[in-house]
Order: sequence, then structure tokens, then C-alpha cells
Amino acid sequence: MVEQTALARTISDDERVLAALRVGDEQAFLVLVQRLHPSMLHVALAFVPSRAVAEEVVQEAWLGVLKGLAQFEGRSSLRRWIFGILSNCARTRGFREARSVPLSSLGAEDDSEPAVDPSRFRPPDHSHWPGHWSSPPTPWPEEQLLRREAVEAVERAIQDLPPGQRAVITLRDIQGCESAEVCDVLGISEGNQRVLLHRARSKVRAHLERRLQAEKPR
DNA sequence: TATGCGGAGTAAGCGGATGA
DNA sequence: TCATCCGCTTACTCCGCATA
Repeated sequence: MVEQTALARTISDDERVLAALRVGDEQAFLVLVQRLHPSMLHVALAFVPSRAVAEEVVQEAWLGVLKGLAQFEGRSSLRRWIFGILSNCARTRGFREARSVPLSSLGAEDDSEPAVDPSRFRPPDHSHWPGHWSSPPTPWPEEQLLRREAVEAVERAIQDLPPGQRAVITLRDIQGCESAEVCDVLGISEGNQRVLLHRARSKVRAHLERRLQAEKPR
């Protein structure tokens, strides 16, 4: 019963937003963009290699949404329809990007800058402990450090996944989408979605375990 | 409390693509 | 040619929830 009420609310919300968009209500569009943009960026990042490209893909998707408003028949939720357009744009773009290697990516690992500001060390000719800290780093709160490191490790592991697995785990575990929604957006079967999610989670878990093993004090 | 049902997780196997 | 990776399907298991 509760679910039906929520569903009815979503549908009426969709209708209201849709009606506003169709009469060119700029404010309604801005609200929708603000609400969905972060999620869309995450989904786009599952298909394309960089944030900049993902931003472009999301913009492209919004243009598609505006163009396609008249054709939207309401057979799925507005959100699902928008993410469908987004995944199409992102897939096409991801495919294009995969075939072209940008010059900027060659030698992208810029190691010219030191990891720590040299001014924080004593000069070599210092009379006392040359080369040691002049202003030693203050210890970071351990919990915060661990949480941040874990999030970074997960993000890195997800980046390393094959596109299909990356897209599924992004949508399910980061965006919190329903499995049916993920199947619709990505155009895959329920079973395939489950397997991709399972593999992606296994790999991320393994990645984290390897990191934990490596960081264990010896 | 037992039972049935649906959703989700997991494992196994197959086939296609790709690189050594 | 073979090994490896990945996508896909299928089948099984587990868990939570509703109902008798």
C-alpha cells in the first residue's frame, strides 16, 4: 500500500514536471537539472574515461531530453527515460573515445612535482638533522584517514573494471537504482545484470583486500 | 509457526573476441 | 593455436515478507 502511494506520487510528480517542461518552464528545468545532474555525471563516468567528457555527455543528454520531450509517452518514469537517453549518449561517446587516444593522455602521469613541499624539509646544509622535517606533518585523525582511503580505493577499483561491470556497480551501489531500472538503462537482462554486479563487487572486494594486506604492519 | 513466493546473490558453463 | 578475458544464460540457494 505504501509502495502504491509512493508510486502514485512519483507518477503525479513526473506529470507535473513534464507539463511544466512542455510549456517551457525554465525554473522546472533548472530544478530537474539540479536534482539529477550529480547522478547523471556518475553514470556517464561509467562509460567515458574522464570527468570532462562525462560533463559533455550529460549536457548532450539534456539537449536530447529537451528535443525528445514531445515524444515522451510516459511508458516509464521520467527519470528512467532521462537516464536511458544519457546511457545512449554515454555509450556512443565511450565507444568513440575508446578509438581515439588523446595526446594529453600520453605521459599523463605528471611526476615533475614533488609529493611534499620541499620547504617543509631542512636544507642539506642545515646544522642540525639536514633533510629532516622542518615542520613535521601533524597526524591525521585515523578514522577519517581510513574512511577517505577506503573510498579512494573503491573508486580506483571501480575505474579499473570493464565498462559493463563499472556501469552496473555505479548504478546499483552508488546511485542506488533498482535492478529493473539498471536493466532498462543499460539494455541488459536481469540475469546478466546480477552477474555483472556480482563480478564487479567481487573485484572491488578483492582490490580492497589486497590493499589491506599490503598495508598491514609487518 | 509453516509454507509459498519473489527478489537477489552466487556458481558453473558456454561462446566470442583478442592478444601472445 | 592457445590462453585469457568478458558477456551471457541457466540453475541453484538464501532471505525477507505475506498468508493460511
